[in-house]
Amino acid sequence: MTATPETADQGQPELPAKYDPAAIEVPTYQRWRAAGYFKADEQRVLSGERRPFSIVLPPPNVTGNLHVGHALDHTLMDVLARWHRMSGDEVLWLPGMDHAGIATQTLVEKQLASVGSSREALGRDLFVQRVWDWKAESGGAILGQMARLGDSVDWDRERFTLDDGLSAAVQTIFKQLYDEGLIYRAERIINWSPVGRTALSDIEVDHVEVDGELVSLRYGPDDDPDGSASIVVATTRVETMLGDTAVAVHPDDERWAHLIGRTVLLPIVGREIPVVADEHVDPAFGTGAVKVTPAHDPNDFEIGRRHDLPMIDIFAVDASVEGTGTRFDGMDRFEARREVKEELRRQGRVVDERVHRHAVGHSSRTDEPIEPRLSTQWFVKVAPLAAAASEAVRRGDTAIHPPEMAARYFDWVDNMHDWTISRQLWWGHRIPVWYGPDGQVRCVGPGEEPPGEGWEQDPDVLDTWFSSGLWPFSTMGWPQQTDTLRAFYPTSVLVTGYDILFFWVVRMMMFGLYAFRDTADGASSPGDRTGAVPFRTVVLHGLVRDQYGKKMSKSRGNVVDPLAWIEEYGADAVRFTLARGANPGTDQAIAEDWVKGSRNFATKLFNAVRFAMGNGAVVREGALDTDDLAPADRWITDRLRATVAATTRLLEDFQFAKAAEGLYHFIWDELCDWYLELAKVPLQTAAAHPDDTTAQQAAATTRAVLGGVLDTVLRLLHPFMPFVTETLWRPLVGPDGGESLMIAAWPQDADRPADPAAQAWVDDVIRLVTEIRRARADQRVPASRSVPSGEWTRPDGLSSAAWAVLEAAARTLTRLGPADAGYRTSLTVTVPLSGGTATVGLDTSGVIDVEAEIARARKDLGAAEQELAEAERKLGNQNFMQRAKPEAVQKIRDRHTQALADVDRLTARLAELGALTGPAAGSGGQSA
RNA sequence: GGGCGUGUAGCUCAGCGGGAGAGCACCCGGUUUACACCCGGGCGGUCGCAGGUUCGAACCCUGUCGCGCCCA
Repeated sequence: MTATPETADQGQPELPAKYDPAAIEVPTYQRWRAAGYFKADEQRVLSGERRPFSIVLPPPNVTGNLHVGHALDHTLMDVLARWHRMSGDEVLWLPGMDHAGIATQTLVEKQLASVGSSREALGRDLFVQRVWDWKAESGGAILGQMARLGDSVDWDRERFTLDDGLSAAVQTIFKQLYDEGLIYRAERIINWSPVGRTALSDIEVDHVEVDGELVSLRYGPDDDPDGSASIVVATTRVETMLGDTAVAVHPDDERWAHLIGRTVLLPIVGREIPVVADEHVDPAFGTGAVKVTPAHDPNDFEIGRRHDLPMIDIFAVDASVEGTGTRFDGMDRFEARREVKEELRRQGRVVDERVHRHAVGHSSRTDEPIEPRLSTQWFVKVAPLAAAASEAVRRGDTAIHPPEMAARYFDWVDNMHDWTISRQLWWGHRIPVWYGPDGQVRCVGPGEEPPGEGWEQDPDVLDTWFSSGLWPFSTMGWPQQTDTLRAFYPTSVLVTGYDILFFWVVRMMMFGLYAFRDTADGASSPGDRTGAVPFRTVVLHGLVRDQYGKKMSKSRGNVVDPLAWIEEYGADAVRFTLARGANPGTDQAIAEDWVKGSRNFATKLFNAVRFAMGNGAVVREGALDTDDLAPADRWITDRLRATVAATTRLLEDFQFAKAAEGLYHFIWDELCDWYLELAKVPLQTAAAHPDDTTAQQAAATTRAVLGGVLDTVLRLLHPFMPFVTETLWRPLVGPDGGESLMIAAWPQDADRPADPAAQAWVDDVIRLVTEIRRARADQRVPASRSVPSGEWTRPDGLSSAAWAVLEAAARTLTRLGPADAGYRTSLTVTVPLSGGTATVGLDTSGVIDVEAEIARARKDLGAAEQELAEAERKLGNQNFMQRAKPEAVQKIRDRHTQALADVDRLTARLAELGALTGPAAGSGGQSA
């Protein structure tokens, strides 16, 4: 890494004049990386200096690019990583990729095909070398994209599932499982991908609803006038009849009882096949008779086993018909489906055809219909592993967040089938099993010499998920007992989407619990972490959808590219948008406007800091905790403390959306809209009166509070928007304030009660200012115009000193000037405040719009009357008065009092405006 | 068919027993020395539907309809 201009320059960075995310983000990331802030140090954990916090990054695919789902995943992980780092934990977040067997091999094979070559032409060793070359040249684009997003991962620890260390872990666990009989080789019906020419596991198959054709066929003699020797079966896959070896009916089905134990003629093939009775046939479906193709259907396979039927494989590896001895040999399965049906039709054996909607398994890799096929493969016997994985969550060793989602986990893990782990590929971990000349089988462990002359290694490789499942600990050096494992295993958290809970979580859980089965009490681990689970907490987020809540898909054309948005609006904006939408376990919609809004928020914050610094804001120890603060200062520091507490609590509970939302509202609605505006009062006063020491003192306090609040809020926001906060923070705190916000301390949750008087003061300001602004707006007075305002009437309950401060603030915020020579009140505004009603007179220098005034007063009166009626209704309800909680009753009493006062005030105001011509006018006025 | 989630303002979503909220969109006004990526003001909802519990239901219960994800 070369030093950026900024790292070379030891001087204090200046605040840029404008917010330009593209200009700051990449250099800032490079500076962090060069400074080593992303690195984890296991010694600091083992020495007890720091608590560990480690995140399992589900390894992305080496062929992949960062899509919006990753962007969400990574944003949440990085929020956790940065927050914990600031909180003083030693954070390990390890980057890397999986080798994506099918995807990568397919990609390189396509490249070879384009130059007229093939993997077969190259041979295995050269082909594998070719894939490594591809990886070196163009693999792993996603790593640079992770950096662009801001992931604070420890790059020195980057891992790849095919690395030597991880491969040793694969071989180790394979050998252990094999020796214990948990890995076995068998002939079973598996999911076959004719395009990939390999077996797939259940999770690589998606079931898609399609309109198929349900065809009913008559099996039996060519000539059977009364049908007594025939049987009718229905199928959606006519071509498989070439491999039928029986017809099955329910034993109690009287319609077919006469044929049980006899045979019927299988058309075309000319084979006599038995009619067997099997409990599992549903007599209500179709004719109640089913054709049995044991080599090409899982249910038929079971029937075949129960009745000892022959299993005839009729397909080649590409699912073309093979070995049936019919003219259909060589045809593709779909062509054969049409041709076989035509042939049967010619023979008069098609009894019925109808459209039939059903679910067909498709390869999640290549999207073609998968072919259930009898095949010899390697399997993991999952029952004992899955039971342990289930038990660990039930026991609470691993918590699933949000907890409702645990049901999903159990549903899956408690009903898992054995896992097909062999793949007919070359790119991957080759199965470490050798076959001897006399049929011997030997599994070779790591470091063991393979057997010599005459032995051959199994040609297949392992499912990529087999190695990904080891990721939480293979990346830490397992099976060696490393310091990394001692310090950071079990890991703290795994973040992923609920839709792929099974992909990572279940496999990692099974393997983690198995690999650490002897250290289940965690005696070797520091801290209070027990158990062998790979992670303490699983955080599940929802899917990212388009702006209308539709799932993103290539066919729909609504897929968004997070990198394009990062380039235009900044990584901070993309991150904040995604975090702000991440409510636990629910999906979120996203659109460019949302990202733009987040960019606007970053700009807002940027400008706030620029304003503060331009007015001499300083960061000073303890500035927020003195008692010598003005009401506005006390209010904002109280609000800040509440925000610190809420943000921390929400992050602890993985409530990313609420944490982000809370910061957004604190910064925009409280800090910028009110405190910054209120701060202008002492700042401008001091500027106008340089010799007034009281004014100077007040301004100094304001500058310190401004600096302190911004310092804290930048810390709170840093995990979400790391770049802009860092860019603002360093100039704000100055050369002695710290070298990076990344390693600054997370704000402490100070236990200081809020000051209700300060809150009441600000509430009064807001009410006063809002009412004056409403009046000005209704009167079409431009907000920029200074309006003369005479003496204000002080509420009875406020001291003249308190009132003076309040009035000064309200005048500044509403641009009201002093009464000039020809002053004449043309507009009166009355505002209920905490200490009574205030009255403000304005000279709008012209005729006032009485209709607008009447309309506003009527609207307010309508609301007040409605409030009054509601309160009166409740207070008159005996049941409510007797049974409701006293606080609830008191609240209604207070509202009643306020509503009464409001009605009086507004009625008087309307009378003054000449709008009250009769008793009905007030209540009817709201609809005007 | 099963599991889980979810139906609240035009759109996307918070709120989950006591005064219906936010962001965006929309309408009106603004060259306010932090910010037009902005400021001020405003319009907008029988909280899917039907029952029930409760003094009180968007919120709890039951039923029903719709949608989503996963599994079969």
